[in-house]
Amino acid sequence: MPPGARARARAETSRAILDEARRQLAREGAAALSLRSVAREVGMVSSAVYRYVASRDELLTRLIVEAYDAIGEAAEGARDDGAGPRAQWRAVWRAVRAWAHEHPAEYGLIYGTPVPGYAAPTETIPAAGRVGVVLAGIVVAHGDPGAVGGWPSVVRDDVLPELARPVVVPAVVAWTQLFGTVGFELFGQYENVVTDRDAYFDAVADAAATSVGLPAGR
Amino acid sequence: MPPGARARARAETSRAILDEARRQLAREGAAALSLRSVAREVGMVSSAVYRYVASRDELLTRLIVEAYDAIGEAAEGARDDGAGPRAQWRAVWRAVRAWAHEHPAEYGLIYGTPVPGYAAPTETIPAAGRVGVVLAGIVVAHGDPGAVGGWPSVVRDDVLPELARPVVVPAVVAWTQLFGTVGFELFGQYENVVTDRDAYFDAVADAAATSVGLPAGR
DNA sequence: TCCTCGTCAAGAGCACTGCTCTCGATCCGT
DNA sequence: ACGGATCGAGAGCAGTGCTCTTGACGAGGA
Repeated sequence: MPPGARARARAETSRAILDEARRQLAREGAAALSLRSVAREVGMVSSAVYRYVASRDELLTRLIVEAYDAIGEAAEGARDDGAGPRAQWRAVWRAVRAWAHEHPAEYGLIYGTPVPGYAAPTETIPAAGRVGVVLAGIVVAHGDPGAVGGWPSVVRDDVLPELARPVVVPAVVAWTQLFGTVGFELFGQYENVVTDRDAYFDAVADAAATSVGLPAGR
Repeated sequence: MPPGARARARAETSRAILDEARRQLAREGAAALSLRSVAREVGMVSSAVYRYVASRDELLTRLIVEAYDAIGEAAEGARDDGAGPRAQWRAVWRAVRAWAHEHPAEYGLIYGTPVPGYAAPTETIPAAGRVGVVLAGIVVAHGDPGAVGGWPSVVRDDVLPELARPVVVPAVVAWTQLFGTVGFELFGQYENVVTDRDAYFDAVADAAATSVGLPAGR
């Protein structure tokens, strides 16, 4: 009998709890996520799940980390090195938007209102930057640093060090614009305002591509 | 004795409830806002406040409306018709940012994650647009419609009808950018990324001003 | 082989929440 | 002066997060 039998069982119920929690998050939203109800659904009593998660907050934190990873993975997978710079850029933007539409509650969890008194745990920090890194990768490969406007130097030197310094500020602006646009659409601010949201989004992506110095064309 | 004595008393406790609710919202966040605890603080029993608000959701809705009004008012008050176009633009952007920093929880309430199953009540819709209207007012007064890039026509015709059609899409983009940037800063995404947030914000505002066709200079 | 130790699920319980219902008291217009 | 509407209080229900204790089970050491 493998010595890790008990450890594997533990990992399995741990997964079951996380999965059920994510299901409830998607179905009812973060506010309605109840530890007791995931316990019920998973076939345990509520006190038993406390052997696996320390608190409701910790459960949410795990979901946050998983969400950051998932959206980062979606972005990384969407980039196709064989395509033209702007096609790559657009593909990544679209992938982020598509992921957000498929997982609105998770998206809200990571890019929505943070809970006060809830310091973002350190384990979320690296995961949060993955989409930005993908975007930066396209810029360093195909961007023309001479083609960007003049921006003040207001970004830390150790952020995206692979990027030429004049490009890093517009890159941060573009990164902000991506999530700002997705969030506004997802949270309903474009209701009764923007008609063709696909075309609108692509147009914003294209303008952002120009602002970071990607060449015109494909 | 004025005939409206009882009505005035009602209005007063109504105000007291709202005020206490806003205090708790600011202090503990929306998730921790409890009807029972505002009742306690206001000196009533919980069932009594149900004579004034139908539910916790309705309490939140009233706070949302008040927040939209407050941020709209801040934006309107910041515009100084005597100043130059870009100075007006910058002043409005800064006022929105300042209001958000002073009222982070309220900002999160209106521009953060919406509660699922919670349809934005109709009374919030007009209030939500006020900042956009202020921005549009500056553009119609001083913008050069010929100075904006080519954008697809993807915005409803009855939105910001005072704006020349080619300008309306970049105006929506700028509006998105304002709240996207404020939100990213407020929700901590710029932590360890942007150093001088004031300068960064002003630079974004200026770039947005250019994109909607405001003339260079003051 | 037996026996102990650590792990786990279960149950009871506490303090809290939103919300409903009923019951007196009070106020207002007729 | 009275009758109806209005209002506050209290009890109560179902649900929550979280803690503590109790009992069962399996794995490793004597």
